[in-house]
Amino acid sequence: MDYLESLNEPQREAVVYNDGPMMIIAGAGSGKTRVLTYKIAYLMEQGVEPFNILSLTFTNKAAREMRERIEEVVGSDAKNLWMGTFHSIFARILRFEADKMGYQSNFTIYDTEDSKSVIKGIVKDMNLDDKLYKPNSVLSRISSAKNNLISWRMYENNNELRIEDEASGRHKISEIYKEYAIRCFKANAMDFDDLLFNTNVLFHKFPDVLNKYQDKFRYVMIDEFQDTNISQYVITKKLAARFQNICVVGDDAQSIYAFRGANIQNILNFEKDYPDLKVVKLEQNYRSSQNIVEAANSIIRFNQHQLPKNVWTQNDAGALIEIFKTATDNEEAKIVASSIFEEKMTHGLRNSDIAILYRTNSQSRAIEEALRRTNIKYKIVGGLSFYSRKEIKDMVAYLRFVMNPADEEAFKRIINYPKRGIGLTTVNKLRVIANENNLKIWDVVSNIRRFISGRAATSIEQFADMIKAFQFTVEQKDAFEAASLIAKNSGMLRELYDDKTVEGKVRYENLQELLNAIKAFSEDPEKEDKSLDSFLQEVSLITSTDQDADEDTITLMTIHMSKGLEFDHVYIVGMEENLFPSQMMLESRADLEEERRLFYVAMTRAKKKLFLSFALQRYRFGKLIMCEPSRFLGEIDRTFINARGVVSSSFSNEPPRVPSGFTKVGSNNNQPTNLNQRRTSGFNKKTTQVPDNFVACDPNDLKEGMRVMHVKFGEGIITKMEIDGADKRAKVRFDREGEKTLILAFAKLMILN
DNA sequence: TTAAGTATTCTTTTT
DNA sequence: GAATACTTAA
Repeated sequence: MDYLESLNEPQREAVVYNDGPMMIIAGAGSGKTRVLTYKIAYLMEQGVEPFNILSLTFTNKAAREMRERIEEVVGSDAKNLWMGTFHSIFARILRFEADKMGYQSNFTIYDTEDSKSVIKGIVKDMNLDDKLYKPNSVLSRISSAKNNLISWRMYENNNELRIEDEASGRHKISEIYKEYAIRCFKANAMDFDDLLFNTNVLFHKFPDVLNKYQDKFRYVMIDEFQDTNISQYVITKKLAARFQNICVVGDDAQSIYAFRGANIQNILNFEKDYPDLKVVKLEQNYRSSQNIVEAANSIIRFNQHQLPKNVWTQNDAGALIEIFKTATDNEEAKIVASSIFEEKMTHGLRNSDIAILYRTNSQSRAIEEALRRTNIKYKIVGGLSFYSRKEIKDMVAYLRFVMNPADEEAFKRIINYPKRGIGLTTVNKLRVIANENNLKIWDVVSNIRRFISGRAATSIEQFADMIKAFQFTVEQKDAFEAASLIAKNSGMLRELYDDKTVEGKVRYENLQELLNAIKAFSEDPEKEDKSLDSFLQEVSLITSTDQDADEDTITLMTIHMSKGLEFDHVYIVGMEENLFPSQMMLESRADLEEERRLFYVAMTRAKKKLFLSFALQRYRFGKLIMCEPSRFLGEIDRTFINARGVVSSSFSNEPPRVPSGFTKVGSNNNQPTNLNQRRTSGFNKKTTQVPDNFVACDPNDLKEGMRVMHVKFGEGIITKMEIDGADKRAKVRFDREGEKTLILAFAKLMILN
């Protein structure tokens, strides 16, 4: 237990106190993850069984990393911990108890796109104005109802909500909510919010079930507590009711998810719920320089509501914050890129020490281009994830539908993809028949001859037979074989194969990659359940944060995604009014305070040096608009800002002195020589790691034992050549990625020796 | 039923 | 400026 020695006093206190409710207020960079890790390890060393500990996080990645770190201390027993995101843990419990709720245990999890599509359908069927009832706003209304544990029945009878909806002219929301709930239930599907909402219903309606889990979870830990919503809070409070061993960790200054229902009151009021609460504050920051810590403190003081705390550090003063004022968004990107180049030269930084943070995803485009021109490798975290690509969602829809034919959203995706002559008219006809006979669409489709005849009926019958065959396959074969067969026989593989455009090939490769992922999943010795079903469950809760392609690259991401991470150098771009703080957040004080916390999070990601930049003009919706510097810039205590940067007492709107917009006075303007020297060939934006001299070879030249390079997977050795029908394949053992089977018609391989 | 062309909305953040 | 929705022609 020598790790206790490595902790400071409050940290140690937080680790060893395990007797009753506890709240750890953990300032930015105060070693929160370490404390949580050791706390769990400590519990286990005290003899607590891992399956009696429930630890909830916000991302799968955080959970995985923490489990690994605990494993380093206590060994493989850590595998038995209940550790994961709220959504994944309670999805697991709901599957187990599904029948009690009237669901089947293989229920589908609808993602936001599915949900919106359901709502769109309802608005249409109810003949409502789709300008007024936009899927986004309706869904967020329903979502916040669920997060506040308001069922559709309660919504119907709630005066306050009715008045609100009438005030905005949307008095039908309550009806839509009801219909939405009914349709999801019929489809044997839950959306993200349902996973939490239904857990609450489960615990409420079945005290014996609650009892069981209360007995099981003797210790309950919640990370990022400031981001929990009411629904999550009530679940954990119920679970911890018996043993009262609830430990929450959070920082009110970093609460940035109110927009999706997070309730900062949870943390502010925790003490009221647990009068004998033990509170520990971690205030020493180990991450950032003094200047950064103090500058961040100076802005967060503008917020009214917060728990009193004093974040301090023993670290050196460090460099001052630099501010760049630039003419346009493109100039901003260029200057950031050349600053990075310069900093790398002078400080010998690796790319991975650097991050560029922005408020909105759309800001990444200009920056990407500048980085590409400067030959700086980068990766974008977040944005469109692998699993949200169209081809992947299509394939997943096939799998979903085979496993759960009630899943209407999946049905809509695949019924006419690839094209099989079953258009909208026909599908609508099917829905009418289903409604009239009170059947599910699949009941109609699978017995189509009973309802209609003619050309459409033939296509539908073929489709139904195909799905039935798939269902049979899934029962007979393992997940990978079944999925491969579905990919092939559905016609999807062929469809993508026939698309000879560059994007088409990428899509084909992505599909192959999905199949590989299924294969890896079904061969993973650590997975207890290797069925296709369980793969799908996992996939639906994967987010873009969860992938890791490690290479030495700069990281680009939104500030939201950056929470919990740290980098030596951080650039925060787009420090402009109406962008950051966002236009939509200026309406209320609470919203503005959340934006300020967001800025606080962004600043405290930096360990050594912080750069802020703003542009005077920027493209938005393809139109050039004028911008003013963000009010947040003016809130930073001047003593921490480099006076060489933007000097004047106000961040005025006057045009920059240098036409290029580069106003970082004092640094010699020797631009890096290779800047703008050449454009990297414009194709294939995302694969920045491909060497310039990459040339795909003729597949016929490949032989066993050759060393080759693949665009995505890197270097490897061909272990086997195979011929499968018309397809030539090569098995390649990659140094980094393990063995993969590649179809040579598409895999781009380069022979290395 | 589908493809191609035109109009429109959108961008705040995500489990 | 992109993604989507809607219109029109074949």
